Amino acid sequence: MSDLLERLRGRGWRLTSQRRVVAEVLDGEHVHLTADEVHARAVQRLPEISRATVYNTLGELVGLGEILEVATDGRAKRYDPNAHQAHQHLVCSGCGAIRDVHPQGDPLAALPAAERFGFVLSGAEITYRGLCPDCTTNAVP
Amino acid sequence: MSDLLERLRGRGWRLTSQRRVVAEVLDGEHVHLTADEVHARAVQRLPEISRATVYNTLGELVGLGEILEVATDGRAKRYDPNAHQAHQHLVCSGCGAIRDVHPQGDPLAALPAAERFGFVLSGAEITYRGLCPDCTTNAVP
DNA sequence: TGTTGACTTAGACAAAGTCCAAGTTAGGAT
DNA sequence: ATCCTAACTTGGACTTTGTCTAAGTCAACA
Ligand SMILES: [Mn+2]
Ligand SMILES: [Mn+2]
Ligand SMILES: [Zn+2]
Ligand SMILES: [Zn+2]
Repeated sequence: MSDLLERLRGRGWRLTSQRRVVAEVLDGEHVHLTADEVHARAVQRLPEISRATVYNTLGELVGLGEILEVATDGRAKRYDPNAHQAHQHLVCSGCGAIRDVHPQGDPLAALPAAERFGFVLSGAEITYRGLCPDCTTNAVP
Repeated sequence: MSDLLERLRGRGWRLTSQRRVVAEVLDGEHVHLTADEVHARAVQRLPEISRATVYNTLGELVGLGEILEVATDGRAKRYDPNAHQAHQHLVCSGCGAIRDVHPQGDPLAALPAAERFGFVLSGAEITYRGLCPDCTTNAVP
């Protein structure tokens, strides 16, 4: 985390308290917060931080490749600090919980040339859907 | 398409001109329109159709499994009439063009048990990213 | 300790989607 | 063929998510 702040300073960023707090909020594993969730948690530590600054900072971090934008549903985008290790997402259809997962093999290999329509492929995003242990236990009959 | 309208009547739907027009607009292959795009095309045929009715009808069709909701970006949801054949999506990072594609094999097979966190999997959505032939040709240097 | 351009802020604005009360109508009943 | 009514549609208010701007603040360098 402090290495992130170091990298940002190396890139000419001013290290403001607002940016520090956003970076702190985004620390951890399996973290996939919406912008408003980031704002809510940032306000705990820095009451006067504005929504605009949270959006600005998230957008800048995405541009620098330090965090990822994840769109697992049609709702708000989620922000993912796990940007330096390729991974996919497993989402619970019951409660919305999101886990980072690492499928085997190259996902692009499954798409035959005849199905590529002349596109030059650059990657693939996979959202696995299912029910988490909690939601499986408390499932509707 | 008229078979869709038959199925809907079989399910107790009133066949209104509005619903007929929405169904017509959603006919075809590689069709992935936003709600507002559906509305814009519906208005060509039925000028007084409202946005609310388009949203209502799309939601009902999704609930019945007759169309799919696709969220390939963080923008508006897209509606896909190709609901009766499993498929994935190939999206151009340049112009946003979307094609239906059919990868080989079972996408769930790539996720080892150790990476499933006790979830009961039900499916996977894959978005392949790349540049379409047009965008490859006119690429920035 | 000053200076200054980068940064932050509040609030207006926009896009996407939901909800409601009032008006209209498809389709079964007569 | 006409009537009746629950189902449907409508316009507009409202919500959520995100963008933009003008004015004020401050981190970093001198
Ligand atoms: Mn992740
Ligand atoms: Mn499709
Ligand atoms: Zn769950
Ligand atoms: Zn393209």
